[in-house]
Amino acid sequence: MSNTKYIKPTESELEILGVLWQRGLASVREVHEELARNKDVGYTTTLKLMQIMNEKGLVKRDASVKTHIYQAAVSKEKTQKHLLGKMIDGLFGGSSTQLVIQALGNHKASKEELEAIQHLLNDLKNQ
Amino acid sequence: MSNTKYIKPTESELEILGVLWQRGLASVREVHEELARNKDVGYTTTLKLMQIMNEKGLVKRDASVKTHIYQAAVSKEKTQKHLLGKMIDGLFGGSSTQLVIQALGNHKASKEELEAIQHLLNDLKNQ
DNA sequence: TTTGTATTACGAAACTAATCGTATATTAGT
DNA sequence: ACTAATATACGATTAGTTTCGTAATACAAA
Repeated sequence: MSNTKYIKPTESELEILGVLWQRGLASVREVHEELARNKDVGYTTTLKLMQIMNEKGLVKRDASVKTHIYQAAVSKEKTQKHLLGKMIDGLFGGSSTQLVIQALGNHKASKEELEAIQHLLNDLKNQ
Repeated sequence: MSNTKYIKPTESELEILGVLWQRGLASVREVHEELARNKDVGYTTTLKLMQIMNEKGLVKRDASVKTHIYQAAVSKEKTQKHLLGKMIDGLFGGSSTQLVIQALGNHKASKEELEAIQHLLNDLKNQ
């Protein structure tokens, strides 16, 4: 039995996870300064959020040194998959195709990207 | 100038919008009974939510009859587009392609659906 | 008209998320 | 050892969401 029930990160928590996924290891200050580039937020706010995330199990930390070092405890791919699945079920009637059509129709993609998707589609069809 | 700043529906509000998008017009009771099929919730809870949604402008209602008749005031497509865009930017580094790959990789799609997407891709490439 | 039923309106409680101020602790430099 | 700088811990506040009980209202049936 799996002891890991999925915990849905909040919006702010996702921003922090984004930084950790990118950097691997990071202190609160490092994460905070990354966030502060895009929005106005206090240091202790970031700290508190990361502490909460630690309790929830969204991040892990090494507290053996003065400046705790954090890392993500949930994978980017699993999180993407989970939230995407929720959106497909809740907003697109369970049809990933509908979502894909919306995504491709609205957001621009380069020719190379489009071809990469076509290859993926071919693989999926022949299987 | 557009007077319509986007209002992000909450999770519960999205469920209600889903029913309204499907049915077009519906009373609180009709919406509620649809929701109650999938989760345990009281009638006045649904009512209150729909009243709040009315204040926010997410739904409209005809209050000229005893049983108010509601309809969605925001379009399904616009809402999908908005939330999808947010997810692409926040979780997929702005790459719709990454999202598409995840979506197609994890959720099964029929051969017909895959072909429909391929046609869309061809259209996008030749343009 | 009276009674019963369904509906809306209102208010408050419970919960969650996000914020930050202040206190405390740790470390490095003098 | 003292001071300054930096970190963590903690508590409180605010705002928003979800919940539902109760009251008021409208309507229909007896």
